Amino acid sequence: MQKNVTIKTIAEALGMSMSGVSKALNDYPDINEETKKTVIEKAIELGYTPNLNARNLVKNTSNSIGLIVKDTDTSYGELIKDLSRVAENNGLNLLIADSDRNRETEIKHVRSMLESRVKGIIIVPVSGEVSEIKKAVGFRVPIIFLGGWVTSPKENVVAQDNGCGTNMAMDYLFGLGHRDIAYISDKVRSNSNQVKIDVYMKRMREAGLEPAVFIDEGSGMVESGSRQTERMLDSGRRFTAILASKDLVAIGAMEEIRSRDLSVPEDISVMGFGGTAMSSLPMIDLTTIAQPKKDIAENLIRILNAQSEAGHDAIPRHYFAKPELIERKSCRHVSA
Amino acid sequence: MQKNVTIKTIAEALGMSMSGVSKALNDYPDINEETKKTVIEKAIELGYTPNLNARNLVKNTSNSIGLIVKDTDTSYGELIKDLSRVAENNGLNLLIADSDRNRETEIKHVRSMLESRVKGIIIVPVSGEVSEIKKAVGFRVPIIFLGGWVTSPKENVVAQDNGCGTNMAMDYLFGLGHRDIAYISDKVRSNSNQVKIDVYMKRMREAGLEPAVFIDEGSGMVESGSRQTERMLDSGRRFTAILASKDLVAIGAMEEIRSRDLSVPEDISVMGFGGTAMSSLPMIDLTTIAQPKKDIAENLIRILNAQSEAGHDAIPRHYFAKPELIERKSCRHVSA
DNA sequence: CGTTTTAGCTAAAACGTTTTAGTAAAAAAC
DNA sequence: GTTTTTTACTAAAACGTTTTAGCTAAAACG
Repeated sequence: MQKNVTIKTIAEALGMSMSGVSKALNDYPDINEETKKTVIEKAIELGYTPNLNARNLVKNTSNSIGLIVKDTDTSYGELIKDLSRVAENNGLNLLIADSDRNRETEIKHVRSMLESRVKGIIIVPVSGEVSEIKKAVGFRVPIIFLGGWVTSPKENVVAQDNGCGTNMAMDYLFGLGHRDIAYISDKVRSNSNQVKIDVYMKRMREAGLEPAVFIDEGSGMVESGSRQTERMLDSGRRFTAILASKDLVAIGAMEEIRSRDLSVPEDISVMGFGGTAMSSLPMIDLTTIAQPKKDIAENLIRILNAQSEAGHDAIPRHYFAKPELIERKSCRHVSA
Repeated sequence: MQKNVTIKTIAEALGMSMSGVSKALNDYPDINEETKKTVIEKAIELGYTPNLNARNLVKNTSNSIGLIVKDTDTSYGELIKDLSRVAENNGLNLLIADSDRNRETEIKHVRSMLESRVKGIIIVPVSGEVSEIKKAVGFRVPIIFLGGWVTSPKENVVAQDNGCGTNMAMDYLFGLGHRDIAYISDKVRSNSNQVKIDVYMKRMREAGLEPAVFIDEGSGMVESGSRQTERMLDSGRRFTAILASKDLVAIGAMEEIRSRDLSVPEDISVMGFGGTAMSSLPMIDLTTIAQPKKDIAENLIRILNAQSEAGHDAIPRHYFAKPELIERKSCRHVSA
């Protein structure tokens, strides 16, 4: 292990002071342009790599943010790519952890990130009860809750605008002539799902139609979709369309429909929420209300930066991203 | 912004020295048990959070490792969950970046991680030509290449044992009575794909059969699968099974087969590689050679730790994980 | 020519830890 | 009752930066 190349190494090689080198590398105005050039050349020659630990320590700043997700495989997990890009553009590193839907692990990750002195924490909480998380964080860094779990106006929240999304879905289905639309859902645990249900019911009633909500008690999403579609098909009422709470639930619904020798979309149209990678697969080809990942990523970083500068008495910020309807092959005009 | 609680704060509150507090918190043997208790209590009371920047600086260590993937959405992206867990168990943080299949971005991330003084870097390189990466890293930290791109024995490599995986697949298909098996692939860019082709050919020839390899020039995997299946179906020879280079390629194949009113697996059996989340969806239900993610994650960290201790003249390490066959519904006995 | 300004540096403190060497008091050994 | 050992600490240096204040020499000014 050869000796680390530090500012001191450069300073000695050039016979100048450490502060001079530091200022040169950081492009201070009170350093001669010639000197800067020399210093930078020497730095490259020696293979100098700044030590951010040291810099962050003295500047009391941070160049990393923490992201804690419930499950790297879900729709919010797909956000990693976009968030990584936005973070990079802002000179930030992404520290990622998976809470595995476990509160204890979640808190452990929060503490560990605080020790690493992250600039802020973005978290898809395991549940809407976040007082423990808040307590662990104290007022050390800003924390942003991602997704529909946290609704308190006192917290920073970024989520998809599910009210808007549901309205888009209903407009679309009504536009295709559907009137017998069922809402199918896995276990309702988050506010986002409740909002979807509420808007669905409202729209149905406004159109003079009887809402029909089928909610599963299980949390396996595909299975929930299948099970509730089964109930729906056996309910006596003839439905022409299904709005599912999530893409995976929609996939379960499609599966059940097809297993009865019915066809999607000929017999029944199916819509999902999420715009996950799976929804785009050929055999699935699901029309869905997609999460605007890029928009969400940008606003997460924006709010984090803002709150970070504002300090701990900052006014909480909220951002609800407008989703996007991706039209594929799982919906069609209701047959006359 | 109230003053940071540091070791000094605790020391002053307790009227003892900073070194005493530090030792107490780190459970040094030369501190009285009573004192330790008092110190720890005070630390909790004051809400002390150790500053890892400072610790890492003085100890010249690191508690984080970098992971750079080509694409968070692919099979190696699904590894994040497992890697995150293993890292946590080893007291390590995961710094994640997405190179977006771009060499320049990749190098940028490498540099940035070095500045953050990661303990080591795990990278799924954009291409097999890694001299630029090696140059950027120098001998500062160990670097492990993940996936089938890098084959040099001079590098640390962790990958799936694709030779073994292909043998498993061929055994399975032969066992089902298939003799007309086609190999279908997207553009061959990595060694892993080449190995699969080689083993496939070898096994076919050993069985006295004519190999049939269909390789696409495009890189969109689903489309490649469809396109080459089309070629296969139009080739004149009647195939009963397809071995696809990746799950997504297999999905493309299934799509094409079904679009011709043929059935999977009744008319043609299809197998993939990857064991991705998508392969388990009901409409797909693909029999596949799955990446042993947990095994890979564990060995990545193990090798990283070993190389980190060994220093830069360590002997390169290689680990090829034995894949696992997941039997689903896309293959069946060849009809007599 | 004496004074002020400016350009271009340097010295030293600070950030929050860990660790090495040392020390005082108490306990044990002889 | 002196010496040795052990216990339980403390003081200070070190890690690699940044930054504040200060300094010198040259330039500009009158």
